[in-house]
Amino acid sequence: MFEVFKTYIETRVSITAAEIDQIRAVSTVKKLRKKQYLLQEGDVWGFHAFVTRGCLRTYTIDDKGLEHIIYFATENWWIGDRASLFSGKPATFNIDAVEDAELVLINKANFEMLRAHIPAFNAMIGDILEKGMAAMQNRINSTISFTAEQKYQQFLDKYPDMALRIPQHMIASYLGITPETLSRVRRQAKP
Amino acid sequence: MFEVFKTYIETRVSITAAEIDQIRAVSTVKKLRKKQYLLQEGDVWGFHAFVTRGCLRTYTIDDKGLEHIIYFATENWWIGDRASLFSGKPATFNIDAVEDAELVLINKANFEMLRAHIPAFNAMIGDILEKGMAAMQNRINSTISFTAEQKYQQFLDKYPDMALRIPQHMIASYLGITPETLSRVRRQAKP
DNA sequence: CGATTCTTTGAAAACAGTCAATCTGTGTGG
DNA sequence: CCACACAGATTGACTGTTTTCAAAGAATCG
Repeated sequence: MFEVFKTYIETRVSITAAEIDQIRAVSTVKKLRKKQYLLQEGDVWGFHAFVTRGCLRTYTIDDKGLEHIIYFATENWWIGDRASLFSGKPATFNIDAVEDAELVLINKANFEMLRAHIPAFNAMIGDILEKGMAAMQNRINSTISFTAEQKYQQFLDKYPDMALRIPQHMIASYLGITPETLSRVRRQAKP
Repeated sequence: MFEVFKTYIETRVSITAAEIDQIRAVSTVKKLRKKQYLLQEGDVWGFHAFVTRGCLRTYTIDDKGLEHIIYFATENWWIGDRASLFSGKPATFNIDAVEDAELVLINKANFEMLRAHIPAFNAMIGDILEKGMAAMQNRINSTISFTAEQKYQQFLDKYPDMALRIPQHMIASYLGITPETLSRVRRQAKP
């Protein structure tokens, strides 16, 4: 639904109806079923994607076939392989749907056009990039500083909603621990 | 030295001498001695900083007093607490000099002014942000996916120069392992 | 030098991972 | 609607890695 995206923009910046229409004109809506890929390693990725419903994950697969989740995106989050988008090289990450999902896609050229022509849009994206970098800095800090238990606790604090809707083995993968370890951490933490 | 910064810009985008002068006019040069702070946790940070000489590190200190290094910056790297810069809130990170260093500082307001008035500068910064995000994605991936040995090997591959000039215990801190473990990893890897 | 600071080494303990089995809930097809 | 299959979660026993604590060697710097 484009309306979700519209609301997201309007709550962040002041923007005219004409500008919203400009954005709408270059937006594509896409639906994904659970487990369906948005992007596979090796694809070239040319879009900016905004999640309007459901949940997706960005992840890698290592030599042993194990998945490692870089991040999740639920409603009102952006998702995509920035490296691939930027460089035009094949993606090194996979993205698929954790739940049935709906997205708004804007291709790279149109996205740049919107940034150039709509100052409010540009400012909003700048904010998001900055916030995204800050979030990643914090993520790096917790992965190198915390024990399994601290990591899980922080995840619960930061994303209480996600903790309820995302399977545990995926949370474990996100935290960089095994599902068994997460299960034990949870049992310990309960009483 | 501003000249290093000038060269950096000129190799990345095409820019006029007048524009360079505009940038120079709002740039401040700062020297730091080894171990001197650029920023301490709790300070409010209002600058973008570019390293022209030496080496700095961004790090946190945990409850136990242990340091955890988020990243290093050597010549031709940018450094700063983006979260604090963006939000205006006190920094949650520390930055200090690993080696005697020289920096070019531009305050937030002037930096935004440069981005608004000099398209080439704006494009360059956009590129840097994108690349920075891609690098962070990869960093997250390796911290959650790799063993101590793989992390160290990747560090050597990516930053062979840094491996020579940065003390080992700081590399260990960056990798999220203890100095003892790094020492043992190195011994194993040698023969 | 003498004093830090950094690196290495050893032994024990804590922690997380692996493998395998069981339990639970969900959903699908008969 | 039931039964079965399947994905997910839990548990136990064991293994392996990493940390911790302590001490002893290098290296560096004033």
